[in-house]
Amino acid sequence: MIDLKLLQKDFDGVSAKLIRKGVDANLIEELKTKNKELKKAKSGFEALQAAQNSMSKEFGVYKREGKNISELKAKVDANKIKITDALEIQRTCQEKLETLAMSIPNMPDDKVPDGADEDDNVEIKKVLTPKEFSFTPKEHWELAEQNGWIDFERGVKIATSRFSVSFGMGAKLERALINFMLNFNSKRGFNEVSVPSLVNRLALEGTGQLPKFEDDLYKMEGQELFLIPTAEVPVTNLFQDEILAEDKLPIKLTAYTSCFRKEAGAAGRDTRGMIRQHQFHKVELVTIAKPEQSDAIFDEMITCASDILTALELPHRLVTLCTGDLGFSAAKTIDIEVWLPGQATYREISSISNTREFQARRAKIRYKDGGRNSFVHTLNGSSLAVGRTLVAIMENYQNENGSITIPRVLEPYIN
RNA sequence: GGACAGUUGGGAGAGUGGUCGAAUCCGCUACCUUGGAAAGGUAGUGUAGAGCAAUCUACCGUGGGUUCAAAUCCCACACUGUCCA
Repeated sequence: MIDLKLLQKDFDGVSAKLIRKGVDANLIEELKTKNKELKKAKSGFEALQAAQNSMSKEFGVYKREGKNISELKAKVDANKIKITDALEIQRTCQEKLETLAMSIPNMPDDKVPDGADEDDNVEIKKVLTPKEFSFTPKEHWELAEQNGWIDFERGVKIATSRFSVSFGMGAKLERALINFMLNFNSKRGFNEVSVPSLVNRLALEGTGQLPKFEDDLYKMEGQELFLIPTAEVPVTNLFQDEILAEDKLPIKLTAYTSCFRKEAGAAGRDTRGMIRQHQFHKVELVTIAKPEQSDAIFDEMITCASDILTALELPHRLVTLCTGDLGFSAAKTIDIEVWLPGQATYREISSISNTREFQARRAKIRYKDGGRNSFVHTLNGSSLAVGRTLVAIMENYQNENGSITIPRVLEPYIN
């Protein structure tokens, strides 16, 4: 959530940033007005409540001393009617403000480039050069089927479209990748956690998926539980409503989970292959940090994900997302895109974001900053999406006859 | 699914409808004491919001209700534990 105090103090600064992200200026104005209204309503209510409290105390004294209470009772009753009204007004204000505030995205960092969509993202650097093939490289679905690694039809049969099944070496490689990545991250100081795949509404509000993006979530019938779209949700919310000791920070975690997305807005995109599935595996990095640590850790997380690709000898590039492509909670995001020879293009395989205080404010994650309580910074990033890594391995390691060489670093994990 | 018990501050744990934001113990912080430490002593020690401040408001699992007044009484729900199916 954005800082309403800051909005009040520096309205022009905050709204300029939000407008860069595409927020309607009227909404920001409304947010400011609503916030003022709430404060007014609150102070009105509190004054009445204070009067009520002191009269109630007096009431006790009167009774003890056996005084006549009828006059006081009349006063108290009259005040009570006012309180009921004032409370109602306050509640309405609060509800309206909350609904509005929870649906306003984070402010982008100043350095984030302006832009409308992914076409305006800015490449930072390329790592490893794509190799030249002496033949026309195939796309991964062809290779997957030819080698019997992935069965797309049977996934559809037992579930629905955008589900697939891995067999044999395909399944082994998935497992190898998960192990490899978790070990890799552990060596970089990220502590491994295993978390539930179902979370409640509060958790999803904490990280920003709700209330705005409910359409893309799978919800349990008859229960307020949702399948996680990313491990970021359960892992970050582990610390929800906590005040962490300063010396515990940064908390660096890595988790492997399945992720579930309805892909509501992606009809028709990537319908073939396993680039865009309703269920996919992902190894995630999450860090809870002090504000002054977060920029260095952000770089550390990017390096970690990039180094995994380098270890797998997969060419990739780093891209800064522009304001228009930035997610709801992120202040800045770096995407890592892996080279797919079959498509002759770079495709997203990791997304690393610093949300700064945005999620911490929603999820109430704070730390003792000297004597004060301050909000932490939360960061998250994939390292990596397992299915897409497998795709990249298939396409980059393919031989002319359609067979696929196993990356050397994964060999110990296969047998 | 049923029966019973419970949910209070960092932890343990008390709490007769008004003097309870809440005893006490432990922990933690500061100071005193000491050559230094331990022990001992003294003081402080929840969160959020409003205000320059004094201070005020809210919070005892969650949401409602009764009452002038609720941690305390009533109702519903959630969670934890034990027992039974």
